[in-house]
Amino acid sequence: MRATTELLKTFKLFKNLEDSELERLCVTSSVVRVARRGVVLSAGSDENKVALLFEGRLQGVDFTIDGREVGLYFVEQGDYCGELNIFESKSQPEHIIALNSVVVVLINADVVREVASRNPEIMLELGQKLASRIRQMTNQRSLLSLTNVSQRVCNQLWMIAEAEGAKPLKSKEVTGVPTHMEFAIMLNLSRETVTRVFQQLQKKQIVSRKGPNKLMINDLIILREIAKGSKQL
Amino acid sequence: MRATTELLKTFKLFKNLEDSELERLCVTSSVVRVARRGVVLSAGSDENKVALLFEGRLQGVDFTIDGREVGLYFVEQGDYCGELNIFESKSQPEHIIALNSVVVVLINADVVREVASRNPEIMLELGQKLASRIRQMTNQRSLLSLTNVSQRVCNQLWMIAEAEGAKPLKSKEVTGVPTHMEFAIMLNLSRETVTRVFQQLQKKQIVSRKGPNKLMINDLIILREIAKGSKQL
DNA sequence: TTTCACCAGTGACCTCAATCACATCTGAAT
DNA sequence: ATTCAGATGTGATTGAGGTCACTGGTGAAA
Repeated sequence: MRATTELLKTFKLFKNLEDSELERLCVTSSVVRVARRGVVLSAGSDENKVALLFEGRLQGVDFTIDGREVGLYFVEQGDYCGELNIFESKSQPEHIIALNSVVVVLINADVVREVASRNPEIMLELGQKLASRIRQMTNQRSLLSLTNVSQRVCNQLWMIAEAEGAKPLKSKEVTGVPTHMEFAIMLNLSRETVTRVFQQLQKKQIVSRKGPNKLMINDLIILREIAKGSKQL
Repeated sequence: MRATTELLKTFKLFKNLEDSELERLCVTSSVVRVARRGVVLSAGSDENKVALLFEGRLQGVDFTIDGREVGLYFVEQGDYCGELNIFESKSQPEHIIALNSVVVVLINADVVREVASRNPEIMLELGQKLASRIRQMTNQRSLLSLTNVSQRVCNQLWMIAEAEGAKPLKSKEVTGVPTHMEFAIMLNLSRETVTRVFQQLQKKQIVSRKGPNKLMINDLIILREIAKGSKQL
């Protein structure tokens, strides 16, 4: 199914775009529902699509030479991925996987580039997106050098809570929490290790499970302290 | 000292730029010599400079919360860094350190943005730079998930050799090799572990030291095989 | 020439996370 | 209701790599 101009306007990236340009984007677009664990963009593909996330959460993943899964970043609602294809006509470097049932708008990257070249604000916005992705990856890279494993997990959890708009409150319910395995590949840990950290967090009442993919963070302050390293779990 | 238009033209980024634009860039530029271990761009700084590397090698580094050094990427001759400052007016996220005595041209990022906004090719080139940095970082991230340590080191060594233009030859002399410590922070290893891997590589005649910062790779093919994991060290 | 800082090399020790091999739980599908 | 896949939970084992505490080498500065 094609996207409507209305739908595209819901994305910050295209907010101020003229209708004629939006039309052009719509023509090569498709709205797709992808089930949990489904592939949204496949690495090595030359289709060069940009994926705008309307609903759900995505994860960029790669694989090592020896087939181990590597978690690169998360994509939140309203955000997009596959921007590299706009600037380079190489193949998509990493896989994009749906973490839950998602709705995405796929648009041909070449068309986006075309539109962007006529609209400097879009081009600038895209540049900023790349820049913020680099910041995000740099940040994630630093996480991996933390020797303390709980600290790594808590930082990741904190970042996820933040992405869902954590106010400076004491507690927060987070929906669509990644699985332990998904945490593990983001943090270069084994699944079991992540489980054990969460067990400790639960035992200390810092978090509690609320059904699958739902987590109650009871004490954001302590979580933050452990993440910062000023408190030991 | 200010840069000359001639000097700027030696960089691929500015190759096709008009003299008038080059002039504008020169005005806010400065050519600086930085000694080994010296700071070229400092994290957290709001000066927003772009650094063009005329001679030598740079390394982007960050620090974890607990003060551990993290190696992010290398910058080779003719390349540049600090591009994030062109797109975002946040502070420089990571430190840029000189790995040997280097000569860099520093230019105000705002001026570069200005010039780029008038010259779409430059803007596109900058976008491609960001994109390739993301690829590079993704690649490096995958390295970190390799369980085999020798594999990690050999991949890094291979990449450095490649950056210096490794032909499909059997052997190659690499100058300006990073120290073991510099390898270590790139690969999330301790210095000692890197030393031990290099010891094995030397014992097996795959590489040999040729004075400081100089390394002879005797067998690029085997090095590649170990990197790929098809051969055990 | 001496000093000093930095880099490389090496052995002993020991921690702590990976791995394996399970059990349990849950929701969705049949 | 039963099955099944996927997610989580847990103990035992173990070995790879971090850490520590050195030695030795080398080049630049004093």
